[in-house]
Amino acid sequence: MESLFGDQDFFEKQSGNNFADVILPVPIPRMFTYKIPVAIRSQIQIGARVIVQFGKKKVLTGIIGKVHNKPPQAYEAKPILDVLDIQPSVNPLQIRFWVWMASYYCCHIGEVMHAALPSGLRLSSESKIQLNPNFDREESKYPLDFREEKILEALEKSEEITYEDCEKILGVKTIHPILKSLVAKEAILIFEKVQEKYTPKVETRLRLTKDIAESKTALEAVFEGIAGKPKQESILLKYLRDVPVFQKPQLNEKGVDKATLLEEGDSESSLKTLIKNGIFESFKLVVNRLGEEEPEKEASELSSTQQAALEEIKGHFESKSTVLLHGVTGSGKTEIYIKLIQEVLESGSQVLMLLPEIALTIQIVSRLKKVFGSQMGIYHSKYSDNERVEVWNGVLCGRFSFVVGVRSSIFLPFDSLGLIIVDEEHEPSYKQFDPAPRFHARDAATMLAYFHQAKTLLGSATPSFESYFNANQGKYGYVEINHRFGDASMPEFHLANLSADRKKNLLKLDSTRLMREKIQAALDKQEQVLIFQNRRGYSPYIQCEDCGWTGQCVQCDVSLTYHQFAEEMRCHYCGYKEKVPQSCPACGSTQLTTMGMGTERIEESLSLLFPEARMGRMDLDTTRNKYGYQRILDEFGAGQIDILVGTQMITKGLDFGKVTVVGIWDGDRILNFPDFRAGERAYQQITQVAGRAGRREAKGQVVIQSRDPENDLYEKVIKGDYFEFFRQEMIDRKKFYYPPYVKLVKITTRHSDFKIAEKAAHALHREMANIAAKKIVLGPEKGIIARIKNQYQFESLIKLDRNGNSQAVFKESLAKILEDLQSRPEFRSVRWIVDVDPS
DNA sequence: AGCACGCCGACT
DNA sequence: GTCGGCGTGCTC
Repeated sequence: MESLFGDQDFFEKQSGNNFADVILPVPIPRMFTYKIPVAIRSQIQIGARVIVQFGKKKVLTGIIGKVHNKPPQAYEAKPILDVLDIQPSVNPLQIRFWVWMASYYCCHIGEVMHAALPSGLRLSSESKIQLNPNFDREESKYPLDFREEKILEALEKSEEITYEDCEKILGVKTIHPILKSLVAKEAILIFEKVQEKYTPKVETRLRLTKDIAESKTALEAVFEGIAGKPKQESILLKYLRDVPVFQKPQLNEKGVDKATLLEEGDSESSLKTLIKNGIFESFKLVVNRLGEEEPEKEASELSSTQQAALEEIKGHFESKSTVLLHGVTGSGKTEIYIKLIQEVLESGSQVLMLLPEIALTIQIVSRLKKVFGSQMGIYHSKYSDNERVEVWNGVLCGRFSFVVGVRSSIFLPFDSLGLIIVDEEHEPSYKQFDPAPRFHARDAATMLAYFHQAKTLLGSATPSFESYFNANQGKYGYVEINHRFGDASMPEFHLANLSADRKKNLLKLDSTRLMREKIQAALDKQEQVLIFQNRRGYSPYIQCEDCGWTGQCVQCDVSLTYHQFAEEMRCHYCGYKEKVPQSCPACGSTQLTTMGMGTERIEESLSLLFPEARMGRMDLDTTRNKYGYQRILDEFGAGQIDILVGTQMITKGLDFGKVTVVGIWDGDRILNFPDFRAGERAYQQITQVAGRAGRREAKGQVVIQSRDPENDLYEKVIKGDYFEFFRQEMIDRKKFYYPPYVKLVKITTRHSDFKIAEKAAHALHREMANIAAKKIVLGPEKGIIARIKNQYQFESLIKLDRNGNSQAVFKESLAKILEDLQSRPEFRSVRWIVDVDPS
């Protein structure tokens, strides 16, 4: 693989170079060398988008990664067909970042490009069909069959048609042979048409014609002219209400969007008449999809605690590039961020702020928008491709100097970052696990900051062990705030004993007496309740009471999850679904019951226990569409929901003073997860959920239901002594070689044949054991799920020394090993998936 | 990843 | 006989 990293001539503008190494969005571990035609040599720059032919017919958009003068030995390089950018879409810093990411996360640079570049910036190529100009129907020596005739007829009508058109014309799916035969008969030509995918948004706008807008008498005359035509009159009046043409003539210049002007009841024909009579004129305007908003510039004052924390952070930045801000929920971290962002922006640098996906739709964004207005870009995962391109270009041209976004916003084309903030840095959703690159946005962000010589601020109420460890080691600066803002008090914890209540027969629909009492008390005072249930490994399923049958996925070794609202059983791994059967497929019994306790079941139980309460539910099912999440939040905020049941999502961004009780339905479920991070996650989750209780005047109550209330993790959470918890957990982490003491690399071996998968996994194990380094190789073991999508899988775990250099050496050897194994005929169709720092 | 080429089953 | 299934090999 051609290495760009550390290559000295990399940034230099090259003049006499004949070849370019192009990054293409394909999962092949190398760049591709193309010839630079003399005609476009002056336009070739690192990071520019180019069009190249790849394979026999494919035309792809690539990025220039490197230019040089070494002709490839083994093949003839194809020419670059075109350069798309005058100013490169990608800057050299980004390419360094891509190269780093590919090597650190053991993936191909093309995969990084695929993740980084919005697909709207890639051109799409579509095969088009055209009549061959040299073809003469009469003189053709070859007879045409009726299908071929039909295609030619269509081509005589319109100049070019697509494959899809052909399929429609003939009503057949397989048109390729027909077209092939037509090409052979020299009747048609097939060519690739390349099109830019991004289309700017164009609005049709209307304004008064100049003569009328500039003269009151002209306008009066118009009114007289349309007297007795109420529809035209109403449109004109509405326009004048929105646009004071005489006070602010420049507003008439901009006009009004047609859709806004024509509301319900207004007829388009009246408007047409107005245009025809020269009163209105219509014109097209390119607008941006993201909307404009001017900042309100509220001057927010920091409390003395916040001010002190800010000074401390800045102090650490003098000597350290990364600072961990450990501030309890409600300590006002956002205000500190805002001050810091303002300062960096004023110094002329750019700022990136990362948020976990589910936190992005909420208050914090509108809060920031109010302060930063149109210089702030938002990069959301639910954005359409056109919207992504607009944010990308906004950063590129300097319109956005500050971006708030999800993990993929680390790929935006910043050229002078001064600060990256990673809020809720402990959130596991910062790690991407499928597809490659399987990067962690927090870790990648610190690397990105390093390339920019920028600072990184990690914020959390419950830091990840990795970050906390780094802070303890003095690698990161550490700033702690342990007061809630405005003296809101910390919540009061209660442990409700499930086993004891069951013995005493106090358990009703899986709720303890204490839980019911606390909920009832809140309802009596018209306060709100949040109930949390962990989703991971805790989904409801259908079981036969007579024979114990459960629905299994046909492609994966897992039980199907029951989804009540659709009466379906679904596989969470491959998406397979089937209707719930009427009777047991194994024994015919009709006694099928729901097992497990999903949010749906809890909601149902609670509405039986508290029939007068208004219930709401927030989970994947209810928030699947773009606005579902916001709608539930709005309803809850407006007090239209008394009890909200939900998964992880409810721990984010709910800041409503009326929540006084938070219930954790099954605390044990959070604790007993078979993972070395279980304790850490449990502490984080419980603390985060509890933080939603009583954020204003009333003291919050947190009820945790558990079969094992004696477990000392609860005690630690309740005490809130993070350091002590950390210290004890770390003893085990050290003893059993787990992060942050070591680095983990997980390799999954997959094949549809169990035997081959097993053999391949063992072969890999042997090879890895052979390479000398300070490391431990575990496995291979059958995956926790032995089969996914009909692929059997084995997992190996490698524990590496924290030392960065030996890691890099290992990863390089690993790449060689995998390439070698892959080339053996027996393992040709085996898939290997490398996950660095798995979550 | 696509996409072509190539060699075996079920249909007009 | 053909259509069309997906194994496997290649992409500068």
